[in-house]
Amino acid sequence: MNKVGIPQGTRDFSASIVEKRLYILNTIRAVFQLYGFEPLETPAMENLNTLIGKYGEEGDKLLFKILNNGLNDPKNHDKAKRGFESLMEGKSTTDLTERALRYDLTIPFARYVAMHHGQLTFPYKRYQMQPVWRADRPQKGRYREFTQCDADIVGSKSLINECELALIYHRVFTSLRMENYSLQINHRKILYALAELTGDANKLTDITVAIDKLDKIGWQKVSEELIEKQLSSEAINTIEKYLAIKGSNEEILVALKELLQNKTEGEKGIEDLSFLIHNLTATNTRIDLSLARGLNYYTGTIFEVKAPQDVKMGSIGGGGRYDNLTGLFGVPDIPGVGISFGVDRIYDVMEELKLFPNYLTTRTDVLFFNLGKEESAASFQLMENLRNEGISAEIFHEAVKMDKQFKYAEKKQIPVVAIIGNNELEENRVIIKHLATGKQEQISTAESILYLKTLLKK
RNA sequence: GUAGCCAUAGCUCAGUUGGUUAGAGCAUCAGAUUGUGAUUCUGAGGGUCGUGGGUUCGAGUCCCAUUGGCUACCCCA
Repeated sequence: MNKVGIPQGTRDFSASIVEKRLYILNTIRAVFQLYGFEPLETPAMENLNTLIGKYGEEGDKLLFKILNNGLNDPKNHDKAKRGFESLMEGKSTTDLTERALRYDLTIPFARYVAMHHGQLTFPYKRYQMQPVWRADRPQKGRYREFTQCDADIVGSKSLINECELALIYHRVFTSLRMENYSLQINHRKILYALAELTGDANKLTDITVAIDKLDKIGWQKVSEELIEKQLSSEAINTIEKYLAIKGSNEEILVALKELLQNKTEGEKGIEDLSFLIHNLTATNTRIDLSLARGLNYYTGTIFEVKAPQDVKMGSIGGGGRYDNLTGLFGVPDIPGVGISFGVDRIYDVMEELKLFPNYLTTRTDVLFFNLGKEESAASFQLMENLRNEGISAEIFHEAVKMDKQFKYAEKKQIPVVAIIGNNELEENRVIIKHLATGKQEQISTAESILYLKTLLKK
């Protein structure tokens, strides 16, 4: 019936939604700045070569690729045909597409740092809040266009950075009144040590992908998946022992030390986590050994934020440490660590938990009734004076009966109407009516500004 | 990429084993009311039932295809 539409998984945001989203974004931005991060924006599209191969095989499929221009030009025909053929063979090619929409903010950031490392002051702390695109099938909490807010620190290996980022999470979520979020942490080196312990270190990815699903599908299914990936039964036993470790953060570390003894990588990971939990006691940080995160570029601490338990929503934020992200772009030895907020999921969670304050709607303060030419001329003058004082005002667009003008004010939730008719015009006065109470008062235009300021508490 | 559910007025939906001219609430517009609304009353407009095909004397209803939406898997914020 309706032929116009928008692409699958994208959304229009009407006024009230924009206001709520801005509330989240402004909260996050303020906290980022409070912790000394500076802003960065990068283009919506990147060269395909910048993005391809950075998110694993699955990620490559989810990139939105942009068709090259000018493929119909005769001189490009050969190239286009070649490109199409390699596409049909499942190979990625720049013959047809050499650009793609960004998939996250981390890789474009690494690209930026690689390009500008000469000019940057290290450690470089940047935040970035922009949309990203993924050609995923939409469902609850999953969109094809969504906004991420990232904060990263590059050029430093210090664990202080991890602490700061965890504190940022804590401050943002408590500001948003989502105090019972949980921040789960783990360490890639621990996962690596585990893989080593099973005797099959190159199965690291298979192991992490499987155990990451533990709280979703349970050990039974996880072990089935491991069997499928051809892990030995001893290896699976070891993993079961690892996942069985429970208790307080302290207890987990003690048990881990025992399990992973003599694995130097593992010891480093345990040491790091130990430092973090001792410095983050005031936050909701919990060690979760099943946390793995799919992205391969993480090398140290990994983070994931879960929404309060009574909400069915995946992670609403995540991040981790990467030792060599810019190495992908030819600039080695710039370690970094970063976190991300999933604004759209945070929005959905807050909507479900009714956490948005009700003062968010921005509306006009005063509606002037339009009762004729000369009358509205007087209104115009007064309106400008009000606006100079920070009181927002508008006048009804035509002189129709008051009934209509009242209804407009109601619908737009304008709290006060100002009426200047014949009588008022002659006496240089105005009627100020407060709609909620129905009270009205006729006062001089000169006094009306102060009167309105009090009425509107401005 | 795979699977399940859904599609009727601007919105939320009803619509009997297939049977006359497809309904309700809300919203919109007009009037009762030429300077006072939110709470009243009266009236009006608005649908080729997502699209295309089939079965049937007859399809909103049954069958097939297709498009779109939602949900789940894979993966992920």
